[in-house]
Amino acid sequence: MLDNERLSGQDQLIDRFGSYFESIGFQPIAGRIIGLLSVSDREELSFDEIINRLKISKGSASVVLRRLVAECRVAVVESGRRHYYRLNQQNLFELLDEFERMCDSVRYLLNTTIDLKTDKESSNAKYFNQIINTIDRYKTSMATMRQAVQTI
Amino acid sequence: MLDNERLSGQDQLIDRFGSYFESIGFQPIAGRIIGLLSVSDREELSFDEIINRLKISKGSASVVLRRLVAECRVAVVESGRRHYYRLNQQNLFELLDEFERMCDSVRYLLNTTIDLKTDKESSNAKYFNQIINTIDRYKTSMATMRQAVQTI
DNA sequence: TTATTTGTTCAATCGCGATTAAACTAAATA
DNA sequence: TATTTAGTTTAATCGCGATTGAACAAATAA
Repeated sequence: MLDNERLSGQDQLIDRFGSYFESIGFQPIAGRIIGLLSVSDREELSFDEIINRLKISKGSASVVLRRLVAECRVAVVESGRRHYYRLNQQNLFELLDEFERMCDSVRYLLNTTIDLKTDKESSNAKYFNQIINTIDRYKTSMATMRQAVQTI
Repeated sequence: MLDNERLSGQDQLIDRFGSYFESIGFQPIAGRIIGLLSVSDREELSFDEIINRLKISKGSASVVLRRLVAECRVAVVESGRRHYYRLNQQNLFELLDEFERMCDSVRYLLNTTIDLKTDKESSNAKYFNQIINTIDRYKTSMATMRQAVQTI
């Protein structure tokens, strides 16, 4: 593969990282920064390199990077008067953790809904109970899988 | 439980349904409509009942309901010149389906990223490979669980 | 036919997060 | 000390989706 093919491929990927992270609630620029730190050949990039490659203002880069560092998604290294950034490799199960929290909140919501029903045998009440059962099975299944992965 | 306690409890729940659905990309009003159809005692509500209880304009109700019907989240029954709406009970695995689609897209993104790396042994490349493995195990685990639920 | 009810359409507005530009601070260099 | 470099702060703007209001269409009732 030619080098310029790789570079333009990287640019496309950066945008797709951006779209993905935007879809899960990140600022567009935050997603593209994570994308850049993920795809670039060097894994540690300076503030300047980031704003130049992504064509973003110093202001937004500063704000967004501070937030990404606070959220432990990006690590920063200070060297001289420059800051260098790299992807923070988080817990492998981060994606699943997030999803399980969501399942928990849905489960609680449905449970509370059923509690408030006068007719616990109504069609919706039964449907919600089925969902709750499925969530419980899912969580059992996940606990097993996590153990399996961790004990390898 | 007193009836007015139940009604104000329902109102709170409606807002929490709203927040949840908003967090996964729905319009605020769409989430509250789904909430209302989920918590209300009668499971079939007219256009009028919806806009009155949620205090929203006819315009937004009309647009949002059309969309919810198109997405098969809500079913509509026409009776005389009135429209009645009810929650559409979807596939039990809807939540998981959505999540698995997300896993697939992450997996593809990471795979493509690794393909473009010059150094496949770089720290990030290795990390991405681990995530891909975890996703694969997750999917296997899910397939098993789905079968278990379905054969009951 | 005329009046009323039910819901739709669409232009206008509202609100709000994302982004930038430019002034500013702090640190290093000359 | 003066100057340059690196990054921060913040006021202003931009863009865009959500929501409303009011005119409009369609169907029923009188």
